[in-house]
Amino acid sequence: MDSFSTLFPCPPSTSSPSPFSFLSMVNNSSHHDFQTHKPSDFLGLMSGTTATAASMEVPASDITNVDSLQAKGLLGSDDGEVKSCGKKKGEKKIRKPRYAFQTRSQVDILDDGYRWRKYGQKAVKNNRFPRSYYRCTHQGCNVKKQVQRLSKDEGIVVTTYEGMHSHQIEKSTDNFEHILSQMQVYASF
DNA sequence: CGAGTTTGACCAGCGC
DNA sequence: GCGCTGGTCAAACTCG
Repeated sequence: MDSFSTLFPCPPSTSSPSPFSFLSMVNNSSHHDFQTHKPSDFLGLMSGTTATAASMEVPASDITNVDSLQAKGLLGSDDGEVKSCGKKKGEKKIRKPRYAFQTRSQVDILDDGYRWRKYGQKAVKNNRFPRSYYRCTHQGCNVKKQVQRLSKDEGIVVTTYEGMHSHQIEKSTDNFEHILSQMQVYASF
């Protein structure tokens, strides 16, 4: 893997249709990402996830792989013209912007209300925990996410979303909504 | 039986 | 060019 950005695009208490709709919002090509690449810039609080309290925080040492392209200008190459990770042969290499969240949790999978199907798992260099790859199972929805636990701090799970959901949330996530409502985000620009 | 998971193989990009 | 690595595919498998 080469990159991800860490951000929180907007407070979760808006009129969004679903707790995670901000994941979609941020994907509007405008890229209003509240991206940060320093741990101290980003600090959110969550509590009461499915398993334990979770807190968002970004240990710099493990998040250094901030996308160079994004680092150079907050998702500078706006048109999604991101290299690597192309599709199959011949097709243009277009990658959607990705958004990574770090959560402190005992469980790898955050219940964000969408249904995901795992399609791969890979051992990652310099990390004793494997990375899992998930795709949204909703028909026509092409959202992917990667879940990886940090080897330096196995209490931290990094979830990277790619793409935007083209549908409503699929199951009740009052729980998660509650969590989001308690989030605090500190971002500098 | 359908939906989801596991896992090895495959492919493409990148650095040397 | 070659090897390494990340990302995806797909067949086999598990589970409800």
